[in-house]
Amino acid sequence: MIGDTFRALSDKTRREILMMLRDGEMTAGEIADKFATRHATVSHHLKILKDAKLVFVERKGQNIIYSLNTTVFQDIMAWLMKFND
Amino acid sequence: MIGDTFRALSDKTRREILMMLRDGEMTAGEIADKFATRHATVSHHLKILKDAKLVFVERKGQNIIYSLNTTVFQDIMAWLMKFND
DNA sequence: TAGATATTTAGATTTATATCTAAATATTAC
DNA sequence: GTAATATTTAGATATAAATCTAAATATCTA
Repeated sequence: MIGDTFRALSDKTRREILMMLRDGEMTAGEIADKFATRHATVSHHLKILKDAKLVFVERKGQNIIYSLNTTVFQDIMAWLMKFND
Repeated sequence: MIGDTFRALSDKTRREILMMLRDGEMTAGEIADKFATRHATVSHHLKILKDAKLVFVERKGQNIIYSLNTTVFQDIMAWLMKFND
């Protein structure tokens, strides 16, 4: 749902995570280390990004790797296009 | 702030209001009549859209007229573009 | 100016979100 | 199998958002 996407993007921490992932995939730990909040809190943000399909998730050994899924960005763009007639 | 824009767009009622305004300006009352919630509640949503600069507001006699401001959509598009490389 | 209409604001309540601590799960290495 | 590391989940609490009712403000008309 597009509402979930906008809700996911409304949080600053989550937008920063997405920005980081532009430079390539990262583990949950690497992402969490960039923020002052607890790992559990960042994990919660990652779940919201995952549910909104804004990121791909994959386990690699002990780590869980996050990477960008850009297809949803295109869905939003399509929605926004409706307004720039 | 882009976060305010995304937060404004995360609500279904507010997205529906914006959709309606694509067909032309409307008074607060006309907008509110389209929803099952109270006028006061819709007024609250209109304030959020106004604060996020997604709509223009102007009084015309007894009525207050809302219309789309598409410039902010372009700001979001620019932000999203960062992800489609 | 008084009454009617249109809209917003204030204050209360309910629901959702962000964060924390503690515990659970999964994987690796010994 | 036990310990160590990485990550998530569960449960609690605090903050924010959506909604309602009631009251306030602004404009128009008689």
